[in-house]
Amino acid sequence: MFVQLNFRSGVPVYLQVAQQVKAAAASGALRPGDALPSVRALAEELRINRNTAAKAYAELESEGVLELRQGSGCFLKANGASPLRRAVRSERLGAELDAVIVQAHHLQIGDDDLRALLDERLADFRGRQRQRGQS
Amino acid sequence: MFVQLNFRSGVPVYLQVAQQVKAAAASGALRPGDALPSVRALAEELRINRNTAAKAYAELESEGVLELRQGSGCFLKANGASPLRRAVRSERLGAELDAVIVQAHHLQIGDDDLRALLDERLADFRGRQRQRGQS
Amino acid sequence: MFVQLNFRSGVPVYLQVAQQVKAAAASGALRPGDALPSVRALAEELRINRNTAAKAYAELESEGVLELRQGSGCFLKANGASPLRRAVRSERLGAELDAVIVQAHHLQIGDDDLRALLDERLADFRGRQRQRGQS
Amino acid sequence: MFVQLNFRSGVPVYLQVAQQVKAAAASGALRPGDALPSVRALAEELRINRNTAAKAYAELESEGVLELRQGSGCFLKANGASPLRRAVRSERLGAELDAVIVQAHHLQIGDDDLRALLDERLADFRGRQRQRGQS
DNA sequence: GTGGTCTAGACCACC
DNA sequence: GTGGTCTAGACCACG
Repeated sequence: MFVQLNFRSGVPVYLQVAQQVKAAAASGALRPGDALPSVRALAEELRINRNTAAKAYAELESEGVLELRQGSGCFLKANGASPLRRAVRSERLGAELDAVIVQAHHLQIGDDDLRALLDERLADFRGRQRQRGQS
Repeated sequence: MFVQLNFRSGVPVYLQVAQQVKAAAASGALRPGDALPSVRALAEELRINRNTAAKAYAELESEGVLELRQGSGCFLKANGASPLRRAVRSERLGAELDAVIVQAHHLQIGDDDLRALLDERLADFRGRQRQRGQS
Repeated sequence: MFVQLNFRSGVPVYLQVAQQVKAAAASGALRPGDALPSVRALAEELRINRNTAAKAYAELESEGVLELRQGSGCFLKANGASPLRRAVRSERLGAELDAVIVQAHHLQIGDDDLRALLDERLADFRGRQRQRGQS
Repeated sequence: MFVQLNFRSGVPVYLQVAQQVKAAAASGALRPGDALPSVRALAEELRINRNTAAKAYAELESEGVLELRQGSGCFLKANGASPLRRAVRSERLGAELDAVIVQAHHLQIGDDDLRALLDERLADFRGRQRQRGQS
């Protein structure tokens, strides 16, 4: 579990944790059924409060990424069909893309360069996935 | 001034404003001496409380990014540093794109759909820009 | 606002507050539209944390007893039709009655005495309501 | 042993058990020297964890209400005080009835319906008692 | 040992 | 001034 926190960014810590656990799950570093660190272990590792770790996991559970079981721990769920309708999912992702576009504007990165950057990062992501799949 | 706010991200609004102004200044999109909207105008434009807009400017002033001159308005200060190199800017944006890619994975949106969504949102953005007659 | 808290009973403080505010509203001591003490004022008066007071009010808002308005305060709602179906409401009340019945058993108070006690307390309640209605 | 638990009240389960045993002892329903179920039996009867049942008994033992004798079981101690007077017991129950009346008001359940609901629940309670062959 | 809840303090956005 | 949220600590129920 590699989670890097930025306490000065203003982004709630529990969301940073949730986001990065999600990334680890997506990249294939974690597989369905795998046990994740317990709330206590995660809190200790990241030096955050147990409640903050618990909130991160609760967030992920509500998104269907993992499952919390009383007394036994925390397990990754299969990336099954999202309960949300496709239009809702697109809209949600679109909102995140808008933020990226604004940032690109501020950083003076043109549309074509942005598209190229996306392609590059997608290739990297798929590459990492394949790598995990072999190990 | 293109500032786009996300009220659900958990990031304080005043920080979102400050961060985007800083990004624009760092990339050279805004240059030393450029005038920024007044607190009042900014609040109206972004539909936020004047207190919040004032707090964003206060944050930027305390960091030496801009200067508030009584009666004449708000101007970007020379920050000494040269604009960020292209590679640095790409890297910053790439980190945000990675987050989007992860989210797309969990929302089960494929690479081509993601690219199409980006194109769509880029078109929307350019359309909004033209409407407002800003660069 | 007369609220009496018992910190040793094990009943969460925020529920005790909610229950007693509800009782005040029901008895007619408070009327629809009336302003209630602000979260801060209530917290100070009862010497509890502001969050605890806020949680009590949030609980009451979710039950439709009062309304919280950003920046202006907290107001009693009309005791309009409950959104719950009648069977649900009966069941909810029945659960509370069961607790009373068990307590009566433990205190060795017979069924008829329990019924008489209910009649007595109902008469008191209606009496208080009429009194408030006149003032 | 009639103990009825409410898992949604927020009152710790071990306290609910302890409080009801104390109420029964205070009213004379349980007498000094009476045997109580073992921790194991109590846990099974109430469908709670043995730890929780043990904690309830530990609480009662620390208050001097009962005595755990290794190997022979659990017995009520003489508490010195005479059983509560009838008026005191009625007053205790009355406070709980008041809460029910308030709840009935908010759930818009009339006095007669409330009385009918009490009769119904009393009948259920007596039925369950007969089934279990206890007093 | 596991996760869940209640109380608390600090900070944010809004009027 | 108002209510809302995030982080924290302590305690509870359960395996």
